[in-house]
Amino acid sequence: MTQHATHVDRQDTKTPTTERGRRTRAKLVDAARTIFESDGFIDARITDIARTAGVAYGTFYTYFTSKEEIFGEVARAVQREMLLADQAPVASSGPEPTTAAERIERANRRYLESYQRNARLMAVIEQNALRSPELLEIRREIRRAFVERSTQAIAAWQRQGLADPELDPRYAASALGSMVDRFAYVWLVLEDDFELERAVSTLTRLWVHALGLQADATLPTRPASTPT
Amino acid sequence: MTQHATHVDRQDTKTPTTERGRRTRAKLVDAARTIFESDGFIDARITDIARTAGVAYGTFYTYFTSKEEIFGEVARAVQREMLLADQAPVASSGPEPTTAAERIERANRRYLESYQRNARLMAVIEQNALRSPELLEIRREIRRAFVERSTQAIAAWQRQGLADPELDPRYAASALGSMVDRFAYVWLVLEDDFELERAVSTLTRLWVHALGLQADATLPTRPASTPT
Amino acid sequence: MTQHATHVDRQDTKTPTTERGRRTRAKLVDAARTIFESDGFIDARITDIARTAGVAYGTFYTYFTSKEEIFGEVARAVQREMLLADQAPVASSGPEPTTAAERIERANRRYLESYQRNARLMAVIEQNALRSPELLEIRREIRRAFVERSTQAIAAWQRQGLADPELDPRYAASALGSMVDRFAYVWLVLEDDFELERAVSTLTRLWVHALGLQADATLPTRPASTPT
Amino acid sequence: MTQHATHVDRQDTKTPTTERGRRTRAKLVDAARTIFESDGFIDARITDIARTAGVAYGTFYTYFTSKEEIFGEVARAVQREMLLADQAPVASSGPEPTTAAERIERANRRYLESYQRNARLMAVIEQNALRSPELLEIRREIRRAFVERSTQAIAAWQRQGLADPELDPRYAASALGSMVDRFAYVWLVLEDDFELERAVSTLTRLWVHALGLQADATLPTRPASTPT
DNA sequence: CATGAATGAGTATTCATTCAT
DNA sequence: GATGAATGAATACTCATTCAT
Repeated sequence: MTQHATHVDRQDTKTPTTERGRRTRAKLVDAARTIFESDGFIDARITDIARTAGVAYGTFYTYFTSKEEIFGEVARAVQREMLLADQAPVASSGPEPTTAAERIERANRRYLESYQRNARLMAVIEQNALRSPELLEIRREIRRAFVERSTQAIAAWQRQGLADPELDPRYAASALGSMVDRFAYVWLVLEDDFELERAVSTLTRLWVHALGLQADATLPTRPASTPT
Repeated sequence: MTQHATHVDRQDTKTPTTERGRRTRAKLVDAARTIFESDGFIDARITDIARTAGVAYGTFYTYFTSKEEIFGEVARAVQREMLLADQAPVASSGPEPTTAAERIERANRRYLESYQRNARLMAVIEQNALRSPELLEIRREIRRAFVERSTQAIAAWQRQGLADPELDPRYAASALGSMVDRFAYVWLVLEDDFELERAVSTLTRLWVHALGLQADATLPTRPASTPT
Repeated sequence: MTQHATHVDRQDTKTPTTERGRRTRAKLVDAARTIFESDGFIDARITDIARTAGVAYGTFYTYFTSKEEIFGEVARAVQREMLLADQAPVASSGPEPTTAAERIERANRRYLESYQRNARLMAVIEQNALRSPELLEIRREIRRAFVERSTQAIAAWQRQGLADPELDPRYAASALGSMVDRFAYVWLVLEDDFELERAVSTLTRLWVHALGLQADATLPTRPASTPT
Repeated sequence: MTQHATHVDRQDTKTPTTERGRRTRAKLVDAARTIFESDGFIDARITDIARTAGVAYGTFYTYFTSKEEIFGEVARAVQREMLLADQAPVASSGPEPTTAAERIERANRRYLESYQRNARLMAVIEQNALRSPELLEIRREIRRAFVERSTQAIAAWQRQGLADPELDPRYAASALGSMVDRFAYVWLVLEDDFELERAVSTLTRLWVHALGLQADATLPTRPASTPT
């Protein structure tokens, strides 16, 4: 009988119906990426995102419920790029790798390279991962994808008698992935003084030896990737 | 071994003259630690710190210039604890280690154990490291202390022919330290499902093999520590 | 008995031309009633009305100029129902009343019963009466219709020597109508603890005595109604 | 371990400790009354309240949690005045009443008079009673006080054989109180055309007859008051 | 007629920091 | 030293209304 609470279900992100809407939404996501990259999450203002996207203030709320929401979308996009960078058979890293070591090296190089491109955003994502359950979940998803790949690779090498059978693949994958990810962070975000080539070779050497891989072992299945 | 003491000389910090003042100040730092731990940096309010410390609002500014300043102090305290935990010849970890592997294991175990105690604060420090040059500097100091020790240990092992001479000691120390630190973060902050004993043994195995150490090599000098 | 029809001629209301238009418009009014009932005026959103009606957002403005306008329409509809409930010779209240007391009782009962059905909306109308001159006018119309009828009845009873001749019929009609209306509000909106039968009998007794009516006096003309 | 929700107990109204604080708070309540009276609840802006009180914007929040809270305080104050107006043995209404009728008349007159002084605020309170559980509760308290007094008076008259014993005192008190309150609202807020003296005499006559009181009955105990 | 995207004005609230007592 | 009142800048979000398609 009384009114009190405003119980109306305020709907979430409205998915655009028209082509025009789709374009506007995309412009907003692009703009948000730019703004988050330069200002971080807290200092990023919706006004700036809207202005950068070239739309009116209110238009932002036509597509997003909150700053958190669009941030989540940007975070997911960045991760997807990082993940794809590793898989893509781009010409960037020379000839197709054949040995496990070569595959590991390529993965490490690619991870560091894409981290270089996205360092600022990666830092911002990290800083804000605990801001909300949704963001934390996105953060976890990201890790999961990377770690999963490495875990599979390590397990396969173990079955083939190439890698130390004593290691728990998931623990090892998580640890070694953390090593590369954290190294990148320290290097590119905290700006410690390192250099790409030496970083790649050191990390690769550590990976290979840590797993007990024969340096020249041929790798028949999936390559190891570089988890977060 | 020289630890470049970059303690920025905070002239603004008001040092208490009387004994009473010293106590008040200490109460504030304690309270701040509690508050930062449960609320993070941004959500922590001076009111809460003052109330928890049992002093009036304005009293906070008798001893500190800003929220950042007291946060820096808390961060440094945590760092000191982490560092001491590693060095202390506490009875906690059984007999004095003799081999490199044993020393590495003890360092890893101690790092994970103290991370368990301070996980939330470690996360908060990480998240806010980029907030100001001073905080970034504190963050770097923390790493530096840990990495420096490992670098020395690795270099020594190399000189003794125990460790892979191809590795750049600083790169390797940074990478392996990152591995342990990040593993702890993923485990204790992102709450991934791991278990202490298996974590210690896996991390130790990875360290030892990565460095190419003979598992039974006796370690004459300083033990390896676990960098951030 | 002349009911000064003060229906402000809303030229802005767009009257539908086609049959389909008429249906769409009706759906909107229905939906608006539902929404205003549950959310009140301020919290009601055009989106919700449109969605509930099953039409597109913009369609609302094909038929209505503003939220106030459609609210006025709903208010008028509720008024009409309240008024009709009182007049209708529905079978609901037993045999046709013959004495003044019986007529008063029936009117009171019917008023309370229809108030039960529309309590929430009546409250919303009341709360927003001062929002605009148009709404205030609608609110006044509602009263006027009820008070006018009672005034006529009281005057008639006075001419017939049945009611206290000292009373100003309009003042008395307004006051006694207010009594019933307000009682209903307190009961059904503020949710005070009352019970229908006792309410009807108490209100009727008060009415009858207040007017100085002989309880058994036969009533030749129109029944008293229950003003707002 | 995670932070997510900001669970801190943000305290409610801070009661001023110092004399200065007490003065500032009082200034704010006064100002709020002025502003609510002229602008209603929704259109009242904190800026205006602060400016009228002659303090800085933020000072408002030193003493109040929200606009609702200070509104509740103003509402309570107004009611207290209405309640006191009836009790006070002010010289305003001539000699001390002796009969029940005289007491009822005085109560009615005083209620209408104080309603005249506070009509606008009474309307604003009414309009916003359902805005929050707290305000609703305040609204209910107000009624309760008024109705309680009348209920007691009616019951006493019944025990003394002066009033119709068939009436349920609480129902009758609520109804007759509603009559006066609502009449005042229609007259002073909806601006129907009435006049004070005739209103007082009509309402009194209706009250007296409705209760079946002998017009000249002496009233030994407490006078009837005019509920909301 | 119907649709749904675009617009942008308007404001409550927070809290670190300063200062008068 | 301690206290607690005063300050005010800074911004996310809502939603009625307009309009292009």
